[in-house]
Amino acid sequence: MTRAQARAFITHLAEANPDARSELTYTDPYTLLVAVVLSAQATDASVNKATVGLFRDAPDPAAMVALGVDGVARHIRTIGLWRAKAANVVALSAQLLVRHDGRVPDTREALEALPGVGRKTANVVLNVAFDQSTMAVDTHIFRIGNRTGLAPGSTTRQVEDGLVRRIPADMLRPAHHWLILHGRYVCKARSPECWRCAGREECRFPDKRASPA
DNA sequence: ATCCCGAGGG
DNA sequence: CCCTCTGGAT
Repeated sequence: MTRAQARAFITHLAEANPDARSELTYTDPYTLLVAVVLSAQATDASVNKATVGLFRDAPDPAAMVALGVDGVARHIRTIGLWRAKAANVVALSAQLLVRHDGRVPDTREALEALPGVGRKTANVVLNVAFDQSTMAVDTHIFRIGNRTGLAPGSTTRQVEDGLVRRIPADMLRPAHHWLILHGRYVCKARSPECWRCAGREECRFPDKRASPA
């Protein structure tokens, strides 16, 4: 995909989904951070379900530390990797208290220094909670970038760099949400619905289909 | 069987 | 680059 084609594709996604941000379950720094940490290798539905009870018991870092690893674990056993995630959420909350006055930092370096927080999570928090023009490459965006040729690459870093080069700067931040929704509902991992995709013509995905199976 | 809005470590 | 952690959904 050329840069002009990328702009057309992204513009179409924006028009198809003008209110993409409303799809987000959490947009404030702390609950968003915790929710994204929990979302690694888990479906968003399972995370959203588990976090209802978790945030009712522990809506802030101090309450989360008080709840403890076992307390957190009880809430998130319905999602995968719960052992490591429970420890990370408590440790991360403790670090917010001692190093950041109980608040979520708004720099990439500080975020990535937190346990369980990597590049993708840091970028989501910066993009959504702090309104910065970062591009978080999750599994959906990685897949879209590679299939369409919008940002081909074998690593998330390459895809991220490709997106930054091809997507106009003023579209970068909201494009994050449009792309994720496109990946969830159209450019799906299992059975992509290519006949609904605006990038169908320029896409180089070998199995693209022109009509429902 | 395969995948999911990854991170950390080898 | 590779692997492991892990349960639920399809």
